[in-house]
Amino acid sequence: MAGKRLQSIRGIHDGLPAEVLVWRHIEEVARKVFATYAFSEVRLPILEPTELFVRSIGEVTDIVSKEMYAFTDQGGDNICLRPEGTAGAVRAYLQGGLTRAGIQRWFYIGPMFRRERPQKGRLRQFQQIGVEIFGASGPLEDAEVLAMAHSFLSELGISELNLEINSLGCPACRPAYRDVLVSYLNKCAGNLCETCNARIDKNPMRVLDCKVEACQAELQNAPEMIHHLCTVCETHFSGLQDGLTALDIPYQINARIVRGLDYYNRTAFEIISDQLGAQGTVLAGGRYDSLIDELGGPPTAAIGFAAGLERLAMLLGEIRAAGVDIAIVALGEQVIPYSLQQSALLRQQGLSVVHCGGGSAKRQFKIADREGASFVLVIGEDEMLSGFITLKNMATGEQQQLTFDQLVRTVID
RNA sequence: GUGGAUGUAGCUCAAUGGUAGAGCCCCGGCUUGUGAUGCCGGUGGUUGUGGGUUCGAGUCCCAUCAUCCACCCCA
Repeated sequence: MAGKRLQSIRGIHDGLPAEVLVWRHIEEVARKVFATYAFSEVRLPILEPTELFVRSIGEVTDIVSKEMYAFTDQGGDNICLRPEGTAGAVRAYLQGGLTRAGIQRWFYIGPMFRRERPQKGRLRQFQQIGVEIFGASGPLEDAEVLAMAHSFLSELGISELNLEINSLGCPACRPAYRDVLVSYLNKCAGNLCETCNARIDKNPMRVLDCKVEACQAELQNAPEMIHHLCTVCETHFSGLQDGLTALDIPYQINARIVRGLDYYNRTAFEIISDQLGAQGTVLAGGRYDSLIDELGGPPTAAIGFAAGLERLAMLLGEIRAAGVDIAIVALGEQVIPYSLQQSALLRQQGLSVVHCGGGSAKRQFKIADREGASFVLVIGEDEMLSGFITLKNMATGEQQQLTFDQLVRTVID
């Protein structure tokens, strides 16, 4: 590393060819699987009014209060780089006048921005594959959304994942549970860590997923939301489980899954890998039936999830790049124009072609080899004058004289 | 925002405070139109940056930047 270098911003990484190959594979699988569930792709703005996230995620959350790239533009408007996709999707759904257009099933793929301290699987600019359904309220849809997430990940060939589900209740039953929980927590407050104590009043449910061992020991017998659900929520939760069972999707109930945001209700879920260290959540989501209402729309049920593209990529490892179909070896200055013409003709046939740039035969063959060429087209004066083409199969070493049409057929096979 | 580890060639890494090296990669050669193996040679570094201690610093100290890991938070 010599001298001062122009560097990318901290926590913002380049997608170089090897990595993009993996991303594209993931995206292709997502598009394919989501299409089978009749989801449509949407492309939403990266810049949004800051107000959107203040109102949806909440001003007191870490994301909004310390992690957003927010600024005032030249016109004095408060705008920010989106830290997540759901709020923008809801905004677009309302702005697009789709509230009476029936159930909307959307997905999107794109960058999100949070100014956090970078870590394994946590970048300041990262990509999410997100999914939202607007206008479907039943447990059946929850089960199908989870089934879609499940088949997406298994189609990618990622195993060793755990699906954990929970119910967060609803405005009808959560307040009562909250009181029960707070009184439990207050009883053992002396044995809980500082952050837990601070949360007892602010956000008691967050105490449940504290990582401090002493706290977890103390919380062994803490009351759990799933045992305090109202009838409607309980029916919904068992409906979800029936659906998962019918679809043969393995899951575990984890009563400690919580959400920091108030608009979440009922179903919450995470798919976790134990191979990614502390940032092991590969996909997470839940139901948010009150958000659309809160953002000024008609009361509309909604559920969604988001998966981290980079985290998925880490689980997949490298993908070998496909080599080119043909490398052109041109021998002698006088055949260069002819060799360029041949390259162009082959490309018109849809083949991928690299011209090795002339020079010694050895040099050009080395280039052909490094490009992973399946075949080499040798063009010298003999070939140019005879109209025949010398084609070498790089895997077998076999070499033959062919016409252009024969060549194209050979390579395509 | 807090804590810890690490920054030496394009990459992976060496170098008791005393002349900065290896392997891989890259480039060229081993007789004129044939690669992936072999042999020979070559390019490439103000040791992240800026200060300090010392006769002398890649090595010790301070600061700064970046990366990694964890906390926090979260996909």
